[in-house]
Amino acid sequence: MMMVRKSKGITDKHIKVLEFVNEYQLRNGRPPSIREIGEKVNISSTSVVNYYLLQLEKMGYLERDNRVSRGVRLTEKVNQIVQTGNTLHVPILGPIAAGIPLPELQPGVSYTTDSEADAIAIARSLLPAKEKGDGLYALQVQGDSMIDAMINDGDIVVMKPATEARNGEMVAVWLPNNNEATLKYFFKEKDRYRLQPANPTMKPIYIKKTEPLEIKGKVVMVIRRMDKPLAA
Amino acid sequence: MMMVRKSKGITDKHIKVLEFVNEYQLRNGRPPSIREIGEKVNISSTSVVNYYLLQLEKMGYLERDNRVSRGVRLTEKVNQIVQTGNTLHVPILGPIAAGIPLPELQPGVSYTTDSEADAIAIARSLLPAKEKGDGLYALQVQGDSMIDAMINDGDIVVMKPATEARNGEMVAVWLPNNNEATLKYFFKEKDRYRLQPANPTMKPIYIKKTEPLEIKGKVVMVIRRMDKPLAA
DNA sequence: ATGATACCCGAACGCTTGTTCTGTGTCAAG
DNA sequence: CTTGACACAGAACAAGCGTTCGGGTATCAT
Repeated sequence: MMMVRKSKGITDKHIKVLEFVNEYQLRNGRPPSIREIGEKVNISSTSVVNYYLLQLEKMGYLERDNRVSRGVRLTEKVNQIVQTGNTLHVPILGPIAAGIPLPELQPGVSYTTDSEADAIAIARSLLPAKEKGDGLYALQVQGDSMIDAMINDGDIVVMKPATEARNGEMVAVWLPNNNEATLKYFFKEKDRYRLQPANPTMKPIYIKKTEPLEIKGKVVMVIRRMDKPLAA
Repeated sequence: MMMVRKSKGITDKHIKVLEFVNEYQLRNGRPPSIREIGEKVNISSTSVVNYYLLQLEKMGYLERDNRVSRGVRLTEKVNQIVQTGNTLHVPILGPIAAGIPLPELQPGVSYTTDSEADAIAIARSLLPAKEKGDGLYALQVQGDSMIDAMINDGDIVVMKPATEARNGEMVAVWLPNNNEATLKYFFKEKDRYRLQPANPTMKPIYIKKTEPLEIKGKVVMVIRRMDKPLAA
């Protein structure tokens, strides 16, 4: 019986509305009408849909153009709740360098960057195959410590959370014994792991299976922007 | 007097319509109404707008949902005429490797890939600063010849057409004397050019100003997708 | 009990919008 | 000159759509 009172904030219904608007927009290239929203969110009256839209507008999740058909527009803020558009917003969680530990991320909640400032947009079609993009995150490389992975200072590494890897996948690993983070191709051999640099002219390093090795994620993509000219 | 007869194909008016629909969609997140189109394209009758929309639909530039307000949707094909959306479609013109010459591109026409198959989508916000993205093109690296630029086999290099460069910019150059294409940071010195590899552990090569050196473009971005695992 | 608040319905009104029909002028081919 | 394709205007109609208003039912603090 009793519906749980959600006091102020956002309710399931609000999210349902946002999700549907987003989904409809994605599929049809235009926002839904009020009646279309009501139908899918199970609200039989247009006034109630309007009621929710007003609230969502006040909360900043959408903008409306008055007395214009389909005048609903999701704002950036919605990306904190559902992913919108053809572009994926991947949060940049922090730097990555040899000497500093890789960021831990709690399994469930991963997106929701407080400010959308530290995120990059990636076209969905640019992602490998059917990478749904859930939980992807990005790190910005600091310093030259990843040159053996053909990755430069300033490059952005897009990662997928993982604690295991298959042979040949590039992973971010933390080596507690060396106190070092590194990006390498991962191979499991007889009694050791082989960590192969992307640069074919460089030699692999070997880790015995008895030694600790923590896989923190798989590398999905590397992006290098040539914003500013090289100094020297 | 006489309007030039455009026989079959697309007329200026058609393009005006497509451009406006695209622009409106970009700005408002929804397609324009028929009357809004007419207003901006200088057509005073809704039936005439409808007339053009029918033609554009037949030509495959847009799809319509009948008796649905703002039921106009631009198709991929429109990207051959105007760039749409938050994503930029950059055509992949071909491979790049040390031994093969860089593709020549005629100044005006650069986009319009016949099939949209060989193009990648890049979020506009991912591009450096106010790079408008006009005339950008991409090349796919073949082989290991660009490792000194920290660029791998299979990487995608996004380029901007250019024949000159400022110091510190990474450019694609063709060295006729060596019959070689290469990606290097460009520096003009007293009586020579210094071509500096991105990999800081590698040494530059020098080209006397008397020797030929053709700058083919500036490197805007490098993208590496980790689609499939490494074989070895 | 009482009022406040949140959530919801249905209907009516009027503007917005897509659709359709009739008509006009131009231009090229027959 | 006639014919027909083409580009366009204008008006009228019906359906789509946002807005508004009057009413209803729970839940909760007072």
